Amino acid sequence: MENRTYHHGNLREALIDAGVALARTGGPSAVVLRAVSREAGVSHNAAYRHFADHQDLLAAVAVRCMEQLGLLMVRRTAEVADDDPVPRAWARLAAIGRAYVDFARTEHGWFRTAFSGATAHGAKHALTDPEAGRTDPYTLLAARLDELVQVGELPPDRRPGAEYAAWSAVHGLSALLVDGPLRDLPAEEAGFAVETVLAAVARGL
Amino acid sequence: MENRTYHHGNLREALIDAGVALARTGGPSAVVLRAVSREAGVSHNAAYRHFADHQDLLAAVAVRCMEQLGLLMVRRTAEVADDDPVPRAWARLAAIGRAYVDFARTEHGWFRTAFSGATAHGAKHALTDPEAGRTDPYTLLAARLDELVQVGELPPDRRPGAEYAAWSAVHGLSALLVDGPLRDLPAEEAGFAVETVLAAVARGL
DNA sequence: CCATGCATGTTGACAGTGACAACATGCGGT
DNA sequence: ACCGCATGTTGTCACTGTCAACATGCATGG
Repeated sequence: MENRTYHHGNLREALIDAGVALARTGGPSAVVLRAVSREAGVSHNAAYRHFADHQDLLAAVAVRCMEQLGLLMVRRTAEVADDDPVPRAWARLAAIGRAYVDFARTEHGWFRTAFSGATAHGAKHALTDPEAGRTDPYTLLAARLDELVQVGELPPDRRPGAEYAAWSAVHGLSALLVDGPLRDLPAEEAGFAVETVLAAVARGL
Repeated sequence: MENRTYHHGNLREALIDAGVALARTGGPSAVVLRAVSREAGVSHNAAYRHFADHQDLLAAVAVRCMEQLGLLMVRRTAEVADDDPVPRAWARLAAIGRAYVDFARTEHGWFRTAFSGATAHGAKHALTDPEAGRTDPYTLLAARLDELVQVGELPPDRRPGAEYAAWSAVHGLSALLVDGPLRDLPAEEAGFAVETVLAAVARGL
């Protein structure tokens, strides 16, 4: 199940992988059709047999970047060692929030690509596709909020729409820190901003 | 103080204006050097006498877009009719928040341009340049938060960092609604999301 | 077991882009 | 009146996305 002759075989995956690699350091604008093709050892226009468009390729790459984000969130969730259900629920919520902004700051090429708007209308929204929702950030967040309800920390009548509040705050902070006006905040101040936002989210739910 | 002979005169302003016009409908990627030059009735490369780079021009356009956002916030703040200081302070905070996301949704070309990351390191941060901070979104937000403190609704020890929380939530919601995964939320649900986020912010401060 | 079809990959071309270099022009100061 | 230098122009280059026409070889049916 490797690359067989590879001259035929699993291009498309190879192209996406190359795109992901380029996106990591250069962001969405580095995912260039010809560079991706060259990286995959194939000549330009080969990609057109697997993707309709540059946009289409970028969308596939963006999905992968989003998965990377989800994976970090999953990992950080698993690392929470707390046993008491209530503090555990809060700690796990904080963990995914921190994971989100950490991802944005350490892998900001991937982060910008994931939200470059390329994930347009064709991609699998976790709301419709329950299959690949295992690492979908939205689904992961929803699970944490549900846990808070189960544990009795979040009134059920406040549950609807809670993901909007939490997601917006964390995503907004990430965006502002990565390309936005908060870009060149000193590291210490940035850390303070993260903690402040997370605390405000917890209070605001 | 118009365009005089204009053959000489106030190009640069003309270029920025053209860029703003293009950005309005097409976003940052529509701010193309040659299109801008053509629009200004001048031939390509003329812009290089006034801007170092494409990036540099885009940054200038982005500043203008940010000003537009600020202007809407100012306008909406002034429209608040409440007289009692306390509800007034809250209403004005909500007003700038709603203005922010309304701007993102109705002028999403401008919004995306304003936060396209072009405002890089050269631009006037309101934190350093008190002059043009009259319409700077950050400054406007800070004023509302200060008002909340004065009115006794926000404990002074919670004031520091409060802008991070409020700004992040509102900006994140805007970003998610404009290009993000919440892009094609039905209008009704989007409205619900806005109200939910604003309420959470108010609680979370 | 061979021929053929069709998915897959290649070559070549074109318009549009940002950037540079060399050239033209005309206003302002001496 | 002159000339310098800021301002605008022409020409060109490498690079990008995209299309059309062509090549190739694996899987299928006879």
